[in-house]
Amino acid sequence: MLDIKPDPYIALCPSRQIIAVIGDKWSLLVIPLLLEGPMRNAELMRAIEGISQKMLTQTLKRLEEYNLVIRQDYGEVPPRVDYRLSPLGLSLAQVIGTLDNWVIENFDAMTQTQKQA
Amino acid sequence: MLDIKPDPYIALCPSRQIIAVIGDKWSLLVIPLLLEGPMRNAELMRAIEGISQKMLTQTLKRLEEYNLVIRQDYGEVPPRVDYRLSPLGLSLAQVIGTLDNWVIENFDAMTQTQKQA
DNA sequence: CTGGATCCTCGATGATACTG
DNA sequence: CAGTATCATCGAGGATCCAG
Repeated sequence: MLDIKPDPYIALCPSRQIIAVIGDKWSLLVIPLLLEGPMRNAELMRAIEGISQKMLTQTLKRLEEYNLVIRQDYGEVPPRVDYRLSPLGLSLAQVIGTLDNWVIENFDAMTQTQKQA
Repeated sequence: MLDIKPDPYIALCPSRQIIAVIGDKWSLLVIPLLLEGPMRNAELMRAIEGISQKMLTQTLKRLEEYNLVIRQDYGEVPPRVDYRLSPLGLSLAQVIGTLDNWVIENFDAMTQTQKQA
C-alpha cells in the first residue's frame, strides 16, 4: 500500500482540489443537510435559500463524482430523484457539521469587536 | 442573552458569510499552518505553494477582521511582521485541522472508482 | 418535477510595478 | 521585507428557456 500522503500545501497536489470541493460554499451547506435523510431536488432548493438550480445540480453532481453523495433515480414519471449521503459522505458530514456548529457557536465572537477602534 | 441562532441556510443570515470566509480555499490552508506558531509573510508565501502576495494579504486581513488571526508589527526596519492564531483562531484551527486530515485520509476513497462505469 | 443548454455579467484572482 | 495599487482576464454563478 502506498504511504504517500497527499499534501494540499503543494500546488500541484490533487488534494488541494479536494479542499476546493469540500470548502465550496454550497457543498458546505448541502452535505450537512443530507444528514437528515434523502432529499429531492426541489426540497434542497427550498432548504437552501439563494441557491440556483444550476449550482445545486452542479454541486450534487460533483459530490456524486467524489463518492460523497448517491443519486437515486426512481425512473418514474413524473421524475422522482433523490440524493443521500454515501458512507463516505456520512463520515465527512460529521466533520463538516462540526465546522458549521463551530461557526454558529462562535459567530458572535467572530463578528463582535471587529476592529474595536 | 440572545438565543437567536445564526442559520446559514437562510440567504440573508450573516453566518453564511462566515461560512464563506472559513470555507475559503486559502483560509483553509493558512489557518492550520499557523498552528505551528507565528509566521511571517514571506514564510507563508513559501509554505503555501501557488498563493499570490495579493491573496495572502487579503486572506490574512480578513482573518484578522474576524478575530481569528493576530497581526504583530514590530515596527522595525526592515519591516518585521508576523501572524499568529488568536485564541478563537486556535479553536477553529482544531476543527479545520480535522477537516484537512479527513481529506488526507480519505483522499483515495474520494477519487478511486470515480464512476467505475 | 428534474435538470440540460445558453447567454451574460461581475467579481475574484493573478501579474506587475511601485513605496516605505 | 511587507504591503499597496493598478490592470486585465477568466471563470463562477445567476437568469432564462427548453425538454423528457
